[in-house]
Amino acid sequence: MLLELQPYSEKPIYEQLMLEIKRGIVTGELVPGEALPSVRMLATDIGINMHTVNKVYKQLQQAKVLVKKKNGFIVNPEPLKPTEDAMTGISERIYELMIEKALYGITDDEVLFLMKNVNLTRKEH
Amino acid sequence: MLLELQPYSEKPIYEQLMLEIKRGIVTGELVPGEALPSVRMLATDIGINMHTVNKVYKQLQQAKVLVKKKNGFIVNPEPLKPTEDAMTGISERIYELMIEKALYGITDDEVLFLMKNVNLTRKEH
Amino acid sequence: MLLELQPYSEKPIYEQLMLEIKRGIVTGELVPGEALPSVRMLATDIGINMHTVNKVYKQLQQAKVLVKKKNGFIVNPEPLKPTEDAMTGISERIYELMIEKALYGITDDEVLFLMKNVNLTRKEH
Amino acid sequence: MLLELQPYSEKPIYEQLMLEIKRGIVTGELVPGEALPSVRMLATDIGINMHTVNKVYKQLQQAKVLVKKKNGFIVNPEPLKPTEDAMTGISERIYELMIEKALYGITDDEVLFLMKNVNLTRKEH
DNA sequence: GTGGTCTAGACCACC
DNA sequence: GTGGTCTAGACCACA
Repeated sequence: MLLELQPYSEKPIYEQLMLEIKRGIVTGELVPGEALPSVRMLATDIGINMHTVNKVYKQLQQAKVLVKKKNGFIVNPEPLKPTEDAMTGISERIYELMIEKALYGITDDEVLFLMKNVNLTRKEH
Repeated sequence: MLLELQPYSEKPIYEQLMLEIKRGIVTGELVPGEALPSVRMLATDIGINMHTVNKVYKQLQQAKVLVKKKNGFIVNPEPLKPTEDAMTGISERIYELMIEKALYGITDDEVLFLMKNVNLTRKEH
Repeated sequence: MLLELQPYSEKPIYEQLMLEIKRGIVTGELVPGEALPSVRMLATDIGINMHTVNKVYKQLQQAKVLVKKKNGFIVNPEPLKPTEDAMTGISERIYELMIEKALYGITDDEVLFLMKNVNLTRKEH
Repeated sequence: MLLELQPYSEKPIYEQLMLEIKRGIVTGELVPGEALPSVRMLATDIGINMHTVNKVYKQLQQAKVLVKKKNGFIVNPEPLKPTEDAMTGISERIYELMIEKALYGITDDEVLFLMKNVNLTRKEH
């Protein structure tokens, strides 16, 4: 999986990386059971600190997105069930989205259009 | 308008307050043209610092949600049009939402259900 | 001279009033030597505080725009020569204008166009 | 970039600083993409409080003059387009300038002369 | 009374 | 090291 971070963006690197890995899984660039690069490898590969990669892997393990094996992390081979934390996060996003939508008078159709047209292969986010 | 903040949340107080005011406008608890409580009043009312409230009012003024008059702030009497910045933020939210949705195998219908059933009077967010 | 202030605008009333009087002189609504309404009259007329009117008259007297007579203020019957203060203020405005112009890449022609098309009879300012 | 503020001016420090930074960009003392001094560094350097510098950087970021990266602020590498707010401000300045000009009988040529001869390296403003 | 500005000092997140 | 947030308290302009 190729991933590109924007090192000078305003978004924290660890958030970018976490989102990128999730994106990779969703698009199939990372398949269930597939091994992730080692912390050290990935860190040097994309030129960030080991601690940052470590933090991301740990958090994704905590979210059951990754599973820790003896020799590193793999993508969880089991299909993910929405955890309570995940649902809370999603509800939170939707809650705020609905407020912004209503505040600016954006229509349902416009939101649906945006949802249907999300481009997961492009990374300008 | 009654509002409650969660002082120990990881979300900054000022963001919570900003969202609460937007929520108030969307639900009609705050009507266009209505005066907001003074910076200092609201601050002591909800037990936070004046500067924090000030920051919120200023940012909402910048976003054209509030309008500053000589004697305080009022809700913008004009309906809001989505600014470019607002749309960027909304697209960003949708992008991340779609990734989480796909990652946890949540269906379109479930998302739509959550969107239709957002409870704007509930404040647990 | 008819003058309208925007009592709830963000611009201080005394500045609005001062500018309005200057505008009246420039457009000829107020002619040199003409008596201005008494402080008390003007204040009740436009519904503002006497102190505010007083402050404006005093400052305009200081700037030699108005002249104090026994029975009140009149528009200076002598044509105004640019005072040092006036020139300083004007230079200051031009200085800032030129910076904004250069910063946003606005052309000379656009600025000249705006200057030629200032509408002094309209008061939306 | 050297800059001097006038602590006893009636113009707020943060406005002076904001103008100075814009001036720096316009004159080329600050080039697109260049990093600005850190908030705290600049503050101690010019003897003002950190929060005042912070406010300036934030407002300039909002105006797209500066861009925030993870490790600080840089001058926006992209050329600026005049925003609606910027144009409103410029029109306002021109409106008042035209009134002062007419009031003091200053000629078009004199104004043009002043505009052509603004000294952006001089800081007595 | 209102908001605006400025200072001082604290703690936190990110890298 | 960087900026972000929050608090506390002061003084000022405007009406």
